[in-house]
Amino acid sequence: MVDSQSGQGGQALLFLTDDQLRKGIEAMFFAYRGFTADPDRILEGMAYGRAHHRAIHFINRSPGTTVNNLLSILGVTKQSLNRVLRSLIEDGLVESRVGKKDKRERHLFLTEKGALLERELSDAQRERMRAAYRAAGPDAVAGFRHVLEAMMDEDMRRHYATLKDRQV
Amino acid sequence: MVDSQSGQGGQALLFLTDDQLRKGIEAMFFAYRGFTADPDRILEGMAYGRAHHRAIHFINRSPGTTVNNLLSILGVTKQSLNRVLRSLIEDGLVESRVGKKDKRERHLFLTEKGALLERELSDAQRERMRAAYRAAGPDAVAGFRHVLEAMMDEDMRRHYATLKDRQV
DNA sequence: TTGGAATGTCAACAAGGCTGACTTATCCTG
DNA sequence: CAGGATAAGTCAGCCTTGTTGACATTCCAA
Repeated sequence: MVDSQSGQGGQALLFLTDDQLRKGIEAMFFAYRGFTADPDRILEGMAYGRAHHRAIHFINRSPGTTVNNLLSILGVTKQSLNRVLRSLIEDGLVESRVGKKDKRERHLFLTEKGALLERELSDAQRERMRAAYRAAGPDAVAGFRHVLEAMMDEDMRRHYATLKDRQV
Repeated sequence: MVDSQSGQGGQALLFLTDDQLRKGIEAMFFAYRGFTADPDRILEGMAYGRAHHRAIHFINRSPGTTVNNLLSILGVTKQSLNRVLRSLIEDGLVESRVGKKDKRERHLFLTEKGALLERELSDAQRERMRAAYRAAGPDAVAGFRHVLEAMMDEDMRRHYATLKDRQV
């Protein structure tokens, strides 16, 4: 627990008060709703949901990724992912190729049709992000990213860093 | 679409490139997992979930709030909220009092038992937030909040602002 | 050649969203 | 004061997305 009186920091630590932290928590909650709202709207009525969006996003980011790798990025069970993947493959949005080196592995790729939906979803999500970035300015954006990175679990930070600097 | 060559901003708009936006999107995704991880862990095996946490949080923030108000903050249907609220009331974590002015309304309060759980959950969540804030520093935190606020839907921003400056 | 890893699949279940229809109680307005 | 609007609660049924557990197949590697 932290309050504004205690500690050796005094004024300098005011940003760590419970009240400040609570505002951050509520900001995360409300902002995440906005963050997912646009793709959700596009997907509703398409028989797809947020889980499909996530799979499509990360397959696009890492074409040829294996099911196991995707599993650890998404943090769900293989049964859960499989259900989503199956419908995407059946509908021709994702292609699953047997591994050349290790034939047990399946490598996942977006088809043209899949890439088209990916584009639609990410355009919508980026548009909101862009508006927020523009409104807040470059210094705020740097801080935003810095706090988010510090909030991640170690595993997720690893995945994030691996993806971070890879151009698509 | 934005790339680093176009527009009249040149270097100054580098933070608005698709690549930068994509990093922000992935940061939100991975960070939100961390954000919810600790309360989720506490709740698992308690017959409660994230929905209960949210209800408890906002009842604590606005003691005496009505069901309708909570509904609009949480953005779910009354049937969905009712299921959660019912179990919390049955288990003695939340008290529902008939309105004095308007007897149709129910005013919601945490009981001692409810406040205890709220404390446990928010302590855990604040702890992670505090570590992230401390690691990132006050300027980053200001930027973090600024970007999140800009990312919210109008309705949510209104709710956020209403709660923002109220001390508990 | 056998153990274990990677994948896929079946079944069953739960949380937490949703819609639609309906009741009850209360309030407000014409 | 009658009738419509509002707040809340409830029932039934559906969907998505998560979970476990069990099991088959394939195939690499020690």
